[in-house]
Amino acid sequence: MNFNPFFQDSKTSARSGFLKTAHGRVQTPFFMPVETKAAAKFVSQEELDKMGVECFISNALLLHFKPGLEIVKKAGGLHKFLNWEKSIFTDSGGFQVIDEHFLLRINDAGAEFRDPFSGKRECITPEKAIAIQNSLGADVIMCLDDQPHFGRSKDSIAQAVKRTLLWAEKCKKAHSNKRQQLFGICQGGLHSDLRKKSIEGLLKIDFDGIAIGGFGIGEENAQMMKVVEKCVSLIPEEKPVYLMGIGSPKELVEGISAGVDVFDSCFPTRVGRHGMVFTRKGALRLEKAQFAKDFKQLDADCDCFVCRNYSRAYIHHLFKLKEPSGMRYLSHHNLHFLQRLVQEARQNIKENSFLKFRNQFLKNYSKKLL
RNA sequence: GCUGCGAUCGUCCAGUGGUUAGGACUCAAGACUGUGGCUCUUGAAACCCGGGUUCAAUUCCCGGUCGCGGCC
Repeated sequence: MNFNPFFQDSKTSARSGFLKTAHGRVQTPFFMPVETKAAAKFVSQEELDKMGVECFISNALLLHFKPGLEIVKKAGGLHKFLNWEKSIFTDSGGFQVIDEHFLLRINDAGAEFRDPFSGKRECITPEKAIAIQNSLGADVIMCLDDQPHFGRSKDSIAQAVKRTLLWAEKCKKAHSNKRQQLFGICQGGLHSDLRKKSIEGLLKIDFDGIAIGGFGIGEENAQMMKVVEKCVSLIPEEKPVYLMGIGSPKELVEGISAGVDVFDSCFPTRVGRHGMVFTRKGALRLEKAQFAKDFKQLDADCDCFVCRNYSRAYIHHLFKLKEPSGMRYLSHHNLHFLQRLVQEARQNIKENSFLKFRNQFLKNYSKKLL
């Protein structure tokens, strides 16, 4: 059994256990930092390891473009190439379907992308997406999916659900590296009936885990959570549930409460690079003048090396002068913050006090600035 | 003392005889979610002073003040 959520909170759908991969156990629920191009921007692998990260996600399509499969293979696989002994997920490139910079066109056969480095066109079929990921050697790989833009008509989303299922079947058939787990991806936007159809189709094909895709692209938070709850209720408890692309502090706590086991998002590092810092009382924009003489640490409860060494005023100053170390410090802190948050969530699930923990967190966490 | 050049948002620069005077940076507010890394959106903010020409001057002319340079 690869997944065992042996602690179940009695008052919510939150659960905790582990996901077993070829590179060890990852405690669930967990949040994966994003290493699209085999690097977390401004944060080293060593730092991730030290803050307790047990798994991150990289992007197979981008690595296929550069440095290319040959080089990763020569290095001895993705783990060896970037020097990480714990678990790795790869995404198929499905998310790049909504990026007009990459996507040229899409039909049932696959998605045609432009390689940004060579300028060449390349059609990524479901089979090819799997072959690329089989070759890279991550522990968990993702099906190629068709992600509709936010705000599309229900018909258009239904078509994406259909195509994603068609591709899921092809991915399952093509998957040949049995050391890797393969997750299917559910689409359907905010439509519960489409989500149901999508999940039922995936369950028939039988994947190692089910991902909820298509969120974090503009929909309202409360609506998303409703649909997530609905999705979780349709997935058998022995399947890990992965909410793709989601990663604000509030969404993590709410997602865990809804029964999600796995998250990933570039949100904490991107907003960190733009001067936003997570605290237990809410997110702050550190560039504001009010922080110029604020010599407190970023978050009163945080023990990361940034909080232990540098004040808000100092990092405010770094941002004002556009010193890159400001981006580095906030990227580190925000990732550390989320790791601590999910660690505490796991602990509270084990002690069956998750509901209290969740409510306390949501009460303290306000989007309003301090 | 003489002479040349210049004077426009907080800063650096455009520009114009006719009330939307433009940009960059700064400042202010917001955004960011399966990552193209100093990002994106929005907002605030200025024609040195006095006179003259003109229907109309930030713009042209004269003088003043200030700044920079040259000459004595």
